[in-house]
Amino acid sequence: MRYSHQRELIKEIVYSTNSHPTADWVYVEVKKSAPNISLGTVYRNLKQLNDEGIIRTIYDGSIARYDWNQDSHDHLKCKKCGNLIDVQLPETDIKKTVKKKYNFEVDDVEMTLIGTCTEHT
Amino acid sequence: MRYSHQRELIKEIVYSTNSHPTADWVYVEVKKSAPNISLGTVYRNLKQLNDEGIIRTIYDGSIARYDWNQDSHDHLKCKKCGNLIDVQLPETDIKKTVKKKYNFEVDDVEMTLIGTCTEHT
DNA sequence: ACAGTAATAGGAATTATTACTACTTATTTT
DNA sequence: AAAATAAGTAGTAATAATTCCTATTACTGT
Repeated sequence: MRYSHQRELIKEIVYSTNSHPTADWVYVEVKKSAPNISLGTVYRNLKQLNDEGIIRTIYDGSIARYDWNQDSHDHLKCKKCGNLIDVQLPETDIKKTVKKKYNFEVDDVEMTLIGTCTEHT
Repeated sequence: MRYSHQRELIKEIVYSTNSHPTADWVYVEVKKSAPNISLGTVYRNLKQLNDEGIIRTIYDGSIARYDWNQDSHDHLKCKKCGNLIDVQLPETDIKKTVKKKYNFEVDDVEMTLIGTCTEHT
């Protein structure tokens, strides 16, 4: 993957927020500093950054969001406001359990906890 | 929600498989017994069945799949074949932990374990 | 400087899903 | 059981998110 100015901007934008932005939001943001950038470029670069392990893709219902946080962590999703909040939950030994019980080799655990955040109780 | 023949067929189809079918697959299947059914009807009824708690909607990446299994359970997703497998993992007390640590009221836990199934190791 | 190749802009195409509308059917009321 | 009413349907158009395509541009190695 060779250097590209556009990709650098996109990466910086994803790294600048905790809001788990969508491709479209990134597109709007990046246009501020690169007005001619195209949405296709945003998608392509987000995918590349994901493949390189520089960002992470998470699915919020049926839409893709991007997360710079590479530490293994989970997400709380508030039903009222839709916000996704990062949380660090104690490691239960899911991988081992699943390996033993189902002989399935787990690489990655995706967990979303759906409920109501403090603001909206 | 009043009775409809189409909805009944759709429900039976979802209940007949463990494959977590997509709307499109259900559409293809249901057309065998109701050739003029429209895709919109399939979507509308899947949503209604979901809202009534008769089936469950799960998101596999960006596409919706439907699951008759109402017991709280998780999914293994094989990277190679894409299959989703139901698993029953020991209840860790995530809800309580999250309530204490983040004051967030959890209703539902969605967990997908990504890895490689027995067939594709 | 030049050839080779990766990346881009811009727009078209695809996919999944929802919305709209005139018609049909299940249920309720009489 | 016929009429009234309201939910459901087929068929199609519309939308939203994402991917694909193509001609052009911009790095990189020689």
